[in-house]
Amino acid sequence: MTSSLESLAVDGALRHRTATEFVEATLKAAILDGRLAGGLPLRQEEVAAVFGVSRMPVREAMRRLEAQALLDFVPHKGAVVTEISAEDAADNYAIRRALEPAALTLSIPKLTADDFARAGDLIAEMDSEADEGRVGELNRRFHMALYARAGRAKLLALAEQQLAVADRYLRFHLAAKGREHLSQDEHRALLAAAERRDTDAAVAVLLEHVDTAAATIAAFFRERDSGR
Amino acid sequence: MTSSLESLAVDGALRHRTATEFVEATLKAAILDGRLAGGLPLRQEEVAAVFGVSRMPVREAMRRLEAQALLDFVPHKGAVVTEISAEDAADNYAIRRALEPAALTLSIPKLTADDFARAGDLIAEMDSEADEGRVGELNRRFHMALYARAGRAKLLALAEQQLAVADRYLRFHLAAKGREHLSQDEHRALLAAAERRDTDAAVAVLLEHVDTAAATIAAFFRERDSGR
DNA sequence: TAGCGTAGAATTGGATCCAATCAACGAACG
DNA sequence: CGTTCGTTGATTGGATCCAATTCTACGCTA
Repeated sequence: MTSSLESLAVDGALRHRTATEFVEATLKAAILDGRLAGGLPLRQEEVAAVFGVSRMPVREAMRRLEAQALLDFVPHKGAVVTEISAEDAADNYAIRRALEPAALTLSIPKLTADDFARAGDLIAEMDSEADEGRVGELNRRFHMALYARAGRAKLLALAEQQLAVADRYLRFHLAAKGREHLSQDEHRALLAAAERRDTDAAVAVLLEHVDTAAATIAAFFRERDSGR
Repeated sequence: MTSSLESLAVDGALRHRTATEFVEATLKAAILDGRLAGGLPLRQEEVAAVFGVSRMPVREAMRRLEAQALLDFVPHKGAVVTEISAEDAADNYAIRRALEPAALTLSIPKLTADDFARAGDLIAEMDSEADEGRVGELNRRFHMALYARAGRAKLLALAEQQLAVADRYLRFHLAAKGREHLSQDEHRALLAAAERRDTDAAVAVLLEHVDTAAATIAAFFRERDSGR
C-alpha cells in the first residue's frame, strides 16, 4: 500500500451534504482514532484521489482541521497531522481540567433521570465494547451526557472538541495499561455523585479522573522518550 | 457605499505570506472590532473584489473563520458574521471564567519583572489611547501578558481566542458606560496581586473582573431587548 | 385574489488550469 | 574535495471555468 491513507477507503453510505464536509469528517475521525498518525504529511493530490474528489474540497477541509489544531499547515510546504507529544497532552489536560468542571457544575442541577440512565448505559457499553476505536467515542459521549444540561452551547462545543483530542491519547492508555484500566470505577463514582446532585464531590472525582489520565500519559511519554 | 465591506479598503503595506492569510487576518480584525456587524452576509465575490483577489483565498479564509466561530456557514447559502447575543456573551464569559484562572495560576509563579513592567505599560497605554478600536487589543495584550508564562501553548491560544471574541462585546461596554468604566482599577489590582505572587487573590480579582463584565453585558442586552 | 409551480438569476460548490514556491540534485568554481 | 549556485521536478497557492443548489419573481390556475 502507498500509505495509511488507503485505510480511509470510502463506503459511499455515509455521504454528507457537501464533499468538503465529507472529507473533513472522515479525516477528523481518522486522526482522532489513530489511523492517521501524528507527523504524517497529507498530500492534497493523494487525499483527493482517495476520496474521489478534486483538490479543492480537500483544501477547504484541511483549513478547518487546521483551525481545530488537528493539522499543521506550512505555506507552500503542506499539511501534516499534528504530532502528539507529552507537551500537547499536558496542554490538553490543562484545558479539560478548566473547562469540564465548569460545564459539570452548570449542568448537574438540571440533569434529568433520562440523562442519568443514558450515562449509565454508556458505561455499560464501554464495558462490553470490543472495538478499541469506538471506546473513545463512548467515553466522550459519557462525559458529554453529564455536561449536556449546562445550557452553554459554545462551552460544550469546546469541551467536546478537547475530549476528541484526548481520544488520540486514550489509545496509548489502552495499549499501555489494558482495558481494565479504563477508569470505569471513576466513571461510576462520577455518575453517582451527579445523581446525588453533589456538585463538589462530582467535580472532585472529575479532577481526579483527569489528573490520573494526565499522569498516566506523562509516564508513558517519559518511558518512551527514555528508550531511544 | 455598497456595504460596510468597503471600510476594509486595503493598504498594501501589511501584506502577508499568502492571500489567504491576508484575507483571514483582515476579516477577523474587522469582525472583532465591530466594523463588520453580526448578521452581515459575506458574498464571496464581493469580498474577493474588495481584497483584489479571486474567490478561492476568500473561501479558505472563511473556512478558518468558521472554525473559530466568527462566521456561520450554511451550505449553498453562504457565510454570515456570527451574531452577538446575550447567550453568546454568557457562553464567552463562562469559557473565560474557566480558562483564564487556570492560565493565571500556572503563570504567576514564573512571571518576571519584565512581564510586570510590560503589563503596567499596557494599563497606562489604555488610559491614554484615544482610538476605541485599539483599546480591545491593548486589553487583550494586558491579560495575555499576565498569562504568558503558563507554559501551555494551546491553553494560551484558546484563552487569547476567547479574549478576542470578548472584544466584540467590549465596544458595547464602552458605548454604554463610557471610558472611565474600563475597570482599570481591577486591572491594577490584578497586576498588584500578581506581583505579590498572591495567586488566590489574583484569581479572585480576575473572577470578579470577568463576572462584572458579564453582568454589565447581560444588563445591556436586557435593556436593548426590552426596548423593541 | 390567493396560492402554487416553474423558469430564470444569483450564489455557492467543485473541477481544471496556470503560477509561484520549495526541495533535491548536480555541476561549476574556489 | 567541499561549497555554492543554478536548474528541474514536485507540490502548493491562486485564478478561471463549469455544475449544482437556492432564492425570487412572474404567471397560471382555482
